Amino acid sequence: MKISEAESKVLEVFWRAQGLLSADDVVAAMDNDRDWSAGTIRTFLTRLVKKEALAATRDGRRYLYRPLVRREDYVHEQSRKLIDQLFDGRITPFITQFSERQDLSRDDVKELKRLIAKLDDDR
Amino acid sequence: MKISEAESKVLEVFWRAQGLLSADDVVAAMDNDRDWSAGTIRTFLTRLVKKEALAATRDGRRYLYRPLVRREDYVHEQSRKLIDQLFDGRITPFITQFSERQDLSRDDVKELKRLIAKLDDDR
DNA sequence: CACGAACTATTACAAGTGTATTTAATGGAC
DNA sequence: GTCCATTAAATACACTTGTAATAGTTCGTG
Repeated sequence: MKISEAESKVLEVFWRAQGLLSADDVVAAMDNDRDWSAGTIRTFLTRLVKKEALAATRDGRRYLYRPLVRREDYVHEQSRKLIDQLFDGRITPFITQFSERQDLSRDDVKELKRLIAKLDDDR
Repeated sequence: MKISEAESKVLEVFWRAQGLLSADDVVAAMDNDRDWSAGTIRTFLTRLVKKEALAATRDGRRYLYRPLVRREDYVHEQSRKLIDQLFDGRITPFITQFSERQDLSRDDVKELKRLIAKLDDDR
């Protein structure tokens, strides 16, 4: 089931906060940045449950929610989709593009070098 | 203006085919893979014009369309968005994730190495 | 046990998307 | 000049998304 952008922001709260959260917890956690009303956030919770991205267990008069999708999986799926759709499934052109646009920081390059070196060792 | 996934498939036709295309050309070009009716494709063309992603110039009783957005720009925008939303703006974790999932081919690694080497020279 | 507060569930609604169909316009063939 | 075949424009419609508001339920308190 497809997860919308707003819904994924809600999921992020769960991924950050490891453990069960009540609707109020989520509202509290999102209070700072996002400007959604409590009602809106509850809507997203319900939709995420329907989409089986969250599980809800009753706790007295309220529910406690817990994520059913792992961030790694979600993130990987999104990444794969982008790479497949826009780069014909190849990673390097993705990077090349950033470098061509001078959109790689010095740090990015340093990190990449380190990563590649390590990759080499692993195989 | 946001371009939907289906619309971007139509844009791909233009990016591949360099030059002006009639609605029929687009329909013909999409005939093989996508299973959209000619009507549907025409709808996408109209919407893309409204979104100013395509320009339409009359040619007798029909229109010829030409892209107003460059593939590089679209692709970069999508990529940036993903990197910012899911990887806190950093490229390396994006790659790391693929490597951790054994989702990098031997070729990917080879290409990456070459790229990194070249990057080093450029700066 | 009745009431109010705290939650949940249901409903709303406009904009965008995917997928067309119907209607209107127009240019070429007779 | 009229009619047909093209082509474009307008309209349709259900589903999703963002953004709630309202109605219904349930627990704890007096």
